[in-house]
Amino acid sequence: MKAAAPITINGLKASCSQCNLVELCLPFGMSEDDLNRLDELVGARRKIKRQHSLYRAGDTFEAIYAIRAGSFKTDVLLEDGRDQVTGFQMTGEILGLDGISTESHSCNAIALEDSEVCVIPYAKLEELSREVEGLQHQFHKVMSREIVRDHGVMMLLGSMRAEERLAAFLLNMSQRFTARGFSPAEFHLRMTRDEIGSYLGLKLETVSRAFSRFQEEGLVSVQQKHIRILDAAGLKRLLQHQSGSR
Amino acid sequence: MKAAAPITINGLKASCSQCNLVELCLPFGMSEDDLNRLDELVGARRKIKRQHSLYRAGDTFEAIYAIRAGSFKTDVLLEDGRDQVTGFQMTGEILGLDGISTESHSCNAIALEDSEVCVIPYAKLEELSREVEGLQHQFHKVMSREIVRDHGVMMLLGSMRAEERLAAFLLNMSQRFTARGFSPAEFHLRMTRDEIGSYLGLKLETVSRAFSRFQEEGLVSVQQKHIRILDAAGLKRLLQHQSGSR
DNA sequence: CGCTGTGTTGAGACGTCTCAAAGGAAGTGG
DNA sequence: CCACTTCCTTTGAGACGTCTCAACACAGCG
Repeated sequence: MKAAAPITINGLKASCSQCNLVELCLPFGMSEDDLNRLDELVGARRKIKRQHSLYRAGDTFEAIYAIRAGSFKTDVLLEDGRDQVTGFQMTGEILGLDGISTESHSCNAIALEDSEVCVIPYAKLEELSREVEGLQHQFHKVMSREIVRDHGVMMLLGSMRAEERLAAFLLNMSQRFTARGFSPAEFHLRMTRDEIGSYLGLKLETVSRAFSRFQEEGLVSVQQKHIRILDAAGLKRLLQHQSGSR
Repeated sequence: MKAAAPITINGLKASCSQCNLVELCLPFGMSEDDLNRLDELVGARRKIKRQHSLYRAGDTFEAIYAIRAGSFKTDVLLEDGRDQVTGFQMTGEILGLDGISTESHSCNAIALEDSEVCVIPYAKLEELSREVEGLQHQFHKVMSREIVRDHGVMMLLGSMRAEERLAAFLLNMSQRFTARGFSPAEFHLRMTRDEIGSYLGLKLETVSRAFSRFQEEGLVSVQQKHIRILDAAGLKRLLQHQSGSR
């Protein structure tokens, strides 16, 4: 992990009303009028270089962030040095919600590639969402979605075996790429095997072996970080036939 | 699991301003004035008998619930029949936040003992929190806290071994009992070994063995569901000395 | 071109699961 | 209140999956 965080503030003010990520992002489902008011809210954009952090555990919480370009991981650290990736975030997704509870962040958000986020000052968000019902509602949905997502991960970590976890991960990535207009079957992972492993509660070797196994069985074609899903149905079958485990 | 849900609606209207759980519940930190307005919001109380559900996955989302007495578990079901406990909730804690995102619940909430909740109609909550800044802020904190808590569980499931998980679980329970004015060292678990195991991603036998081991080592005294913590520092040490694992 | 970070593969160790049996607690109905 | 059933818990022995350690291959980058 690299040191602090050389941050570039981009003079450009973000504009939700003109952003092509609306359907994926906080403004989803809001009316035209409401959308225009959102533009008041969103502050400057901020560029984050690969491997640098958007915020770190312990930082004072001041804003949440919408990913405009690129991707991130979030991870938490235990006192003894162990750490775990708690999520991977893609364009349109919101970062920083963990900070609201204690007014300081509880995890690190690190860019997996050169990225750009829209800064949404939290005080302003609360203020505006008292006036704009649609915004309030969407914001609550975003938080709730995060909770539901986390439950899914808990399910995965608590009751699936290695290959099931990886299959679930790949299908999830595929679905999220699809939602962003990319191919459901072919994509480029931005994270390392180690990061995937940390997220899935596995060692990198186990992830690697599972990839190899999927390849042998003709489910996917793997070339480093480039993934092609050859048999999505087969991957789904892996998940449903409860392959034993806990 | 028992059938549907024989629910008793209690005529008593709940009153936050007079409830002794304020410091643990949604109203925490709100002003006297704000608190009085909260009383408009909270609907009737509802009693749920042991083993019966407050809501089930798929139910239309209409309200969130504050636990007034008793305790609950939440669990999610996978298509193949596997299920996993995603959390245990005690008095003052909020249930149902998962429902906001899709307007229908994504997990089951089941009473571990005869319990009572305050029903907080969600539409009203949104409405009132547009007027009462303190309420809005607290509600957001509650949701955020849930996200942070989930990350902790992911950490536990992804990177701890059996005994560490159980130690973390016991310390967490102890801390929550303490916050409710009970002894930090002696308490009664409401859930079975199987439910603990499901929550911790372990089989019930493994949970049982870990309990026995703790007892042998003089860390706790276990008699069925009655737990006495004899060496809290020892349990904490278990967590920090990274005992290997993933 | 060599360096460094990343990914693959193998063999053995270790932790948790599975299956099985039995004891104990709690609840039910006579 | 006791006998009965049922559920819950404990414990053991062996199976199985993932981890650990180690060596090597490969890609990207200066």
